[in-house]
Amino acid sequence: MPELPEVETIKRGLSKFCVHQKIRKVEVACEKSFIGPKEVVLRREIIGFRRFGKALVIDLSDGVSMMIHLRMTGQLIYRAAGQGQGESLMEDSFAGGHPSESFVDTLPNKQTRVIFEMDKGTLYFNDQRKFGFVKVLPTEEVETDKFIASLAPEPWKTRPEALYEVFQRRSGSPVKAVILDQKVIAGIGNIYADEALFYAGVHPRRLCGSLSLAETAKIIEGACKAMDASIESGGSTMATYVRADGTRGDYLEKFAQVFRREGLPCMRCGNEIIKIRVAGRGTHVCPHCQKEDIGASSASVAKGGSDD
DNA sequence: CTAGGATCCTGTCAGC
DNA sequence: TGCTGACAGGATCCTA
Repeated sequence: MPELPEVETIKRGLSKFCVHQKIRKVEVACEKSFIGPKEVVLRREIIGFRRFGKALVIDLSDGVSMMIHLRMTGQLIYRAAGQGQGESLMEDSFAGGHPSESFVDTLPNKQTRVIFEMDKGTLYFNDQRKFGFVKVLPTEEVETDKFIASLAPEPWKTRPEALYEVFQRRSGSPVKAVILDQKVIAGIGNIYADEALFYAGVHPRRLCGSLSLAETAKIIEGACKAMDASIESGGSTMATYVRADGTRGDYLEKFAQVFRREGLPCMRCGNEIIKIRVAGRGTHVCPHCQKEDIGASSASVAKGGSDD
């Protein structure tokens, strides 16, 4: 699913193509995917894009905004008018979010939920599982929206002491469950949770109450590094999905140390990465670098792998 | 307040 | 081949 870096990538990509365009027509193929009156966005000009955690906001003229959450399977795909399909459209088009064939498919397709026709192109909101949504609201109410207002700071602005305090309060929960909570740290999802914990050498099942301040700081550092690397590489976009030679790639290859690497050797110690279940989510760990029971060998915890 | 589980929805894949 | 259940880059609501 699109997490913070993917949404940031979409924000940058769409800014390049859509700012100053007017929305000519809105087609809602799935009622639950579009909240609010669609007439309100008609004939409004796209002024800019903002991001709050995993939520994307499109600001329109006359104080109108749209908040978009992609949840698990949302995608935003922009196609310049008159473009054919296929991989030849890299230049004037953009696709980001949940990676799938829709990035290069003929659109609209079965998963298309909302279509925005603009002056020079079309923006498609695709969402296989219909968990995501587009919501119309006044620009001045964006920051007081229930979801956005409740967001904690993003990893780069999270202070170890503050997170440590939350860990004390929620001492009986596995650490992974807590860092996935957007009210604790904004923008982390299943990928970056696994990556951050691997970086910190902390097992996802460790209870928050057992974590030191140093480990807490390492987790934040790991989240920042993984997200920086992902944004740098372009998140999950058409460009990272379709390789130069036309084959399908995976943007995870560019930065993931553990996510979806079960069965492969740990990049730090060579032992096999395994997949387990924590807090109801598929979870990837190196059993050697991330010890579940601390008493036994707490040696490697805050060591952090700065080469050795 | 916290913790854990069910739930929204569609599609795919493993196992019979 | 066809059915069945598990599970998936998220967040919220319900219960204890």
